[in-house]
Amino acid sequence: MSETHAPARGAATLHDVAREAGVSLATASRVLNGSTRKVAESYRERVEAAAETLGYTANLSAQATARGSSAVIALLVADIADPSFGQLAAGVVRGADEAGLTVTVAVTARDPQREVRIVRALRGQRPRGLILAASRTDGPEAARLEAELEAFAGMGGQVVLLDRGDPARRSVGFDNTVGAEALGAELAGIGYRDAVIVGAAEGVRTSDDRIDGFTEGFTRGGGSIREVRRGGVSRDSGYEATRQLLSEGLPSGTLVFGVNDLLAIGVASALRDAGRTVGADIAVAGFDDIPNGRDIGPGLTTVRAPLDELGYRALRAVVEKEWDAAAETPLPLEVIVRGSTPPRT
Amino acid sequence: MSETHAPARGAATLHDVAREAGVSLATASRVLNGSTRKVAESYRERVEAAAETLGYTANLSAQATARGSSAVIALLVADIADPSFGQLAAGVVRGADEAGLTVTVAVTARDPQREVRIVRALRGQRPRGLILAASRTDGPEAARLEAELEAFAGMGGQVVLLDRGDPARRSVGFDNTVGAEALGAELAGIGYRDAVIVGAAEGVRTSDDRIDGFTEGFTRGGGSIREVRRGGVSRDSGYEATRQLLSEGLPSGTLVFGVNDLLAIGVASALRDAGRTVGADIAVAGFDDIPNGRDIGPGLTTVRAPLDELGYRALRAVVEKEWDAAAETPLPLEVIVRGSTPPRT
DNA sequence: TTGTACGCGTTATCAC
DNA sequence: GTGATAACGCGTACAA
Repeated sequence: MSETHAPARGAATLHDVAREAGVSLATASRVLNGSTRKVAESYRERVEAAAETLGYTANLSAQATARGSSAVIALLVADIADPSFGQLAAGVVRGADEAGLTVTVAVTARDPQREVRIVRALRGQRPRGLILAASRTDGPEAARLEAELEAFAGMGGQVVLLDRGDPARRSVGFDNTVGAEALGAELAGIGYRDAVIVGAAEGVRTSDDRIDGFTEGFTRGGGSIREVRRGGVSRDSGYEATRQLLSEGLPSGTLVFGVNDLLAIGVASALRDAGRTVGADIAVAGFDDIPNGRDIGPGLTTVRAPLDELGYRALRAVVEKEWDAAAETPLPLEVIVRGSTPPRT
Repeated sequence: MSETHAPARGAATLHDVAREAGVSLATASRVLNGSTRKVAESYRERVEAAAETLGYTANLSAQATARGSSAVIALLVADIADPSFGQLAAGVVRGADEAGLTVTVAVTARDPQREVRIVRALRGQRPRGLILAASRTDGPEAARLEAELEAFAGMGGQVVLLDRGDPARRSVGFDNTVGAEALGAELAGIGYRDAVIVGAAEGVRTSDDRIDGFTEGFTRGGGSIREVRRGGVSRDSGYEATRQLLSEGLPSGTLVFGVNDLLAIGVASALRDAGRTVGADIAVAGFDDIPNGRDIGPGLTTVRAPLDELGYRALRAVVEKEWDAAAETPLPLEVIVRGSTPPRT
């Protein structure tokens, strides 16, 4: 036993491995991490054995400083407790896993200033890429965010926008307008004539698109939008908005479209708590098809958005050298009619 | 214009800032990152100005290699799309934010081997800490996991276990047994006599504790457990288990306890889809109080577990130098009776 | 108080 | 193929 290994404190370093195996640092590095493999089999084996016995794990920070870029990709979301985020994140993590990347999550809490701060801080991580979900695209902070993103891209990071984005940058998403339009048309087709929309404040693109699309499809089908209620997009926002609506009188037979399922579920709960019967008395529809939409009884009519797949694609867009937006097949959107909007004929 | 700044490619380094400000590297380091502040005001200002104009952001990887530890904490969960994870993660992220840490998320998919691999890979990140949620504590991989954790702790990382843990290590959690016992007692108290439990396979500690606790409370209150059904803990597992139960005949008036809300919601949906009426015909109860429990109509009876707070505490346990498990006030658990288990008197 | 110089663990560019 | 050695960007004794 030479006992030259196993430093008392801290992890084994590449140096330790090299010494243990009796080779140079460079050789050890090549067999353990390097890409182009040109090491004699005998050496390779010895190095691998040494690494194993020492329990060596590459220090990613050091690798990152040396390489100039780290093997992490950052995911920026509005609310980590939002179920649709969960779907999305699952896809991102799956892709990251395949690519040997780790994912760090930051949350903006829908605060534009905070968003800017976070992107700035993230730059310090030198992540390989940045996936931005659901950020506003207007307002005073938009320019500052743009600048931060620019800086990030300037140092070699890939920025990927979710939920449609500007063509100048990589962006993956689906066409919210078209999906919502199909939903509106479908619902008008099965007999609904009078609808109220509950959505986010103006300027949140996803919400705006869905409102526009739904309006288009529904009115063309012969229905009319009585009102568009704007506010938050959380479950509680939906609940509160509906209480308001209720207090002002909500005629039987009305259809309420919430721009996302979470919101729509809040709507449905408020309705039920007020003694109304969703599906008979009042109809409710959402967008996304989050898992709990099936469970609220009656099931929530919605547009199925492949969030998991979206996350996966976003990651691929970050990773892939060449990436052609046009080459991507569009993410499929499907209207799913459930008990919350029974045919009204 | 001296034009000595703004390197064409890549971000500004501390070196650039120092030169721009006309001070040494050390001084720049001290004002921008160092802890003990002893820099003349005039220098400080110049450095800060230079950093601002250059858009300097510290390279965290480099800082990490230099310091030997990175400002990230890793969160290991079974399933990122699980709503209860969302609650937990929100708390962790909140705490991390306060401490200036970033959170990286890895998912085990409930695969023990994968879990071991991940911990090993994580070691490469040299995170300051590791928060482990919901891992099994038995099985053949447990020893290997233990060894990895040991190695991680050996290099200075804090390991925090969630959902109760061994006293030798830092662990935060609440008493699942006591909470479930209270629920069982309460339900027996309002008239239920016959219950079926749906839980995880044996060896998942959280599930086992809840099963034991519920059984204890329910039987002591005069009820009896007809059967314990073991399997997965996802929504779909609950759904499937219930279909099975249904096919074997499920008497009216039975109470079904799912060891977590997600599972219980699956149970409720299966019941509803089979034409049974939750709350009248069959009663359902869960554990956790995830947000959608309120929305499934009738609301799901459950035990409110402060998951967000749990995550926050876990992070504090990672960060704090001195941490005394005994000094922590126990996390409150509260039985919440909703429509899914109406009084049966 | 400020600056110099060395170390952190890896990668990459050279010669050999 | 393999091995010195110079970066990488930053923290931090140590000296000034």
